[in-house]
Amino acid sequence: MLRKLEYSGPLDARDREAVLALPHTLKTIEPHGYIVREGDRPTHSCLLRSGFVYRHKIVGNGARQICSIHMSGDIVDLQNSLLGTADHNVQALSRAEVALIPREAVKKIAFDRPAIGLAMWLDTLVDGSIFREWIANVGRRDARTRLAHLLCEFALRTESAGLGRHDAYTLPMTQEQLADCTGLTPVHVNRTLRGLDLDGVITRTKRTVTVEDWKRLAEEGDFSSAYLHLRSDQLELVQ
Amino acid sequence: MLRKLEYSGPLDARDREAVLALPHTLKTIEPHGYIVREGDRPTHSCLLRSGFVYRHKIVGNGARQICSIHMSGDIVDLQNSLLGTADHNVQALSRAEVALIPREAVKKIAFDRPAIGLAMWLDTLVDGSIFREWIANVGRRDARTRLAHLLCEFALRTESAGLGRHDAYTLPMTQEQLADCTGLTPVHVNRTLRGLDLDGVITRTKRTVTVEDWKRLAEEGDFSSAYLHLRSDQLELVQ
DNA sequence: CGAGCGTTTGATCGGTGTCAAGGATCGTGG
DNA sequence: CCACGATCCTTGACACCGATCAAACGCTCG
Repeated sequence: MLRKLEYSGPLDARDREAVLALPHTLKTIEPHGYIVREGDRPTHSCLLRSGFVYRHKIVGNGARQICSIHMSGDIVDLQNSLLGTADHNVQALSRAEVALIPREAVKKIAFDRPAIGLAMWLDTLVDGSIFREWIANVGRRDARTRLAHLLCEFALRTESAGLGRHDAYTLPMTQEQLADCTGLTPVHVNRTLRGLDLDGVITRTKRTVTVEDWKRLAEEGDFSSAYLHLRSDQLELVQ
Repeated sequence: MLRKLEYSGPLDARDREAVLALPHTLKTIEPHGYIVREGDRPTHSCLLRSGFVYRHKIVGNGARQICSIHMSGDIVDLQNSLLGTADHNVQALSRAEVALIPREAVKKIAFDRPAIGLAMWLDTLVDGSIFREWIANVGRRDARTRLAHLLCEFALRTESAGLGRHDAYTLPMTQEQLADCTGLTPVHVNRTLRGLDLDGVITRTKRTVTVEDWKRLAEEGDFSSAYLHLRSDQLELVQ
């Protein structure tokens, strides 16, 4: 059950048992349900077993900025639980099943079993890498490039998580949420997405994105997958 | 020498010896000198002993986005060295002295001495928290608010690192670099800073920022220090 | 004293935001 | 199965923040 997570790092021997033996509570969160609120002092970390969740902050003028999206298999919330007070919100995008693990158990396994500890540490470093790319995306790219970039990221992450294909995947987000990922307004996201569609780069139907021309989308999105730090066998899927 | 770093976490017993015994090489980097280039495969992590460095990315149209600033005492580059291929550049802002530590030694100490490992892990989590705040800053705040926020962050980090006072500190950055932190243009940074100055919120002389009205600056910058995860005794400095 | 870099200022342009309204779609309950 | 309300998407007109272009000014260092 939890093992896919560990696969993202190097494979381990009987470390798996230890992972499987972790104490945890399963929980289902409805869409829009909160997993953590800013200011909470969470006592559990959580592993996402299915569904999508996002982290976000609300700034002074009431605007919302989404800082990351997580999909099945991701560890969410080492951040908040290890640091004490939550500095952001974590909310479900779709219905999501999570496994809650006490923070003490997380700390313990990390140091009892170095291979697991390292894998978790690397996971937080990859998270950081994605944050940096988002800073650059929001700070220095125009609307069309930003959105194309975001679509590329989702494509690769979806595929590498085994949730779909990079050239046709489910994106359970409204345009308003895409706007909050990219620092744009919903109206402008709409126009920009429409532009990509009209130009034959993608097509959209409901919650599905089909990439008509991956090479072009990656170019338009100024996208290079290096920052995702995927393993080489996950990368060869694309091109 | 390296111990200030560990102070940012809980205090430790003879873990200190282990830290002090870490193999390392000292190096001085001139302003604008690179510590890591995107695409490198660094083999050492580095601890900043003095000076300032910044991480940045160059996007497709040639624009640069700075994703973080580091000051004396920070660990830079766990990121790049542990992850394999560097996904961003690290460059010196001012003359900087760094201690280079082999990645294997970092891994080893992290797991041999859990208290140190945890401290380093927490450090990467705090980095992540700052990245998230920057995403929100660049994505959802207007120019004046962004800059005020950035000035507040530097103020508190400078003071908590023991490098100066929060209400009057050295900021060794050009307006162009501030622009690259905030996703603005140098021209607009100039006008905006000037606005804050004219309104009596700050005054600037060369490389020194004096905060005339901290409360006001924090308000204008929509600033709350929670995301820095400072210890309470570091926080009481500022009200 | 001159070169180079950073700062300052003005004029103008354009990408996104804002406001507003209509149209689609979906889930729910009758 | 249909009606309804809510949510989301789409489109248009217009405003504005910040970008761009250009030039002058002021340090600092050789």
